[in-house]
Amino acid sequence: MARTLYIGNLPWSTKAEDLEEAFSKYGDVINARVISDRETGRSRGFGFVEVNDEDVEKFIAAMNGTDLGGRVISVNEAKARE
DNA sequence: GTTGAGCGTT
Repeated sequence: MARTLYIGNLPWSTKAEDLEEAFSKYGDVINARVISDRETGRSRGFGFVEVNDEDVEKFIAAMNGTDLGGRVISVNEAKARE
């Protein structure tokens, strides 16, 4: 029912709510998360956005290579973490 | 007060 998108090349200042806001313009965002370093708490510059299965390709086409927070981001389907 | 390829926590 839901797939996870990998968002790379994010600015250090990007937060989870920034991802959610940006992706919400093109569809429903189930969950958004930015990965930060556990030791330092600083952003690692990439994150994950959980969206509906039917919207995955639409999100990639709409958001991949676009500008977010001053950087051109890369959007791909994330690997399964299991 | 930094950095820049890569795939994350409950």
